[in-house]
Amino acid sequence: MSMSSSHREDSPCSAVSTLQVLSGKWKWLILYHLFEHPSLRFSELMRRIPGITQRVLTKQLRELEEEGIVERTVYPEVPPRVEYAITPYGQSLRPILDLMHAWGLEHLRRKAERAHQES
Amino acid sequence: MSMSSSHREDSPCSAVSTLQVLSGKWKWLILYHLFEHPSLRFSELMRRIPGITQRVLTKQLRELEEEGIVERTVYPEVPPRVEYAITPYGQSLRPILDLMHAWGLEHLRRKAERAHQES
DNA sequence: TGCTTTGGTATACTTGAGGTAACTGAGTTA
DNA sequence: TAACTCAGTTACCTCAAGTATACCAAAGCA
Repeated sequence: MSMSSSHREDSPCSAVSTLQVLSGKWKWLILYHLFEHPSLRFSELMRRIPGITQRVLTKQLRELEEEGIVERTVYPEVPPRVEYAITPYGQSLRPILDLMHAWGLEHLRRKAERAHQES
Repeated sequence: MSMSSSHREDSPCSAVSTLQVLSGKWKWLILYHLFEHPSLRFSELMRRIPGITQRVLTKQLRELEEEGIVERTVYPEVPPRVEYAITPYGQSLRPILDLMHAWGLEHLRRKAERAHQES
């Protein structure tokens, strides 16, 4: 559990594998919404993520599914119903998202401050 | 400090701004090395990051500098010496990198396990 | 005299993630 | 009989990110 020392030995940087798994313009945003709601339909995700297209949403969800981060459930109805949910494994990403969220807020605040001082 | 509740109000997801700042194939890897060493020269970074080219390393460093994450110091010598170091502000990214590192390790372990079961 | 080192810049090329738009199919509704 | 719904698929296009290569200046070395 002693991270600060063991951290640097497993070369070169496993964080990169995290970023590879989560690489994709919308993946963190998708996770963000799935963390809030136990499950969401495809169309609900579309509505909550303005700007994303069907093609891309499908692709990112499939990739997240393949990594075991998101679970896809198809209900054989008409019209079709498909629900997406975070897996327990995907839940383990939450602390990272929380930290990034906090850092992002602070960063935006800082930038606003700098812009304010220039005027 | 109560994150879990306040977290979801500042729409839509500030974590995205974090990822924008750190977008770039090599930035986290650059930070990784700068966290280990108080300062590194340009050529030392090149050597530690196999595969990166001069042009790209320059660009990523400039962007990190512009965001106040990395500090650039030029020594007017010949041959030129330029050193890069993490700023105190950049240090605040370390907890994120550490979490990502831990998650990445676990993810790789998981993948190896899955591959093993298939054989 | 020419070769090497450092920390770049300039120019041209490549690639793939993401965007656009149209289409599908089964059943319910108007 | 047409229109609408949902959850996609297919074919095509764009453009920023990254790559490859050549070039630079000044000093030191051989």
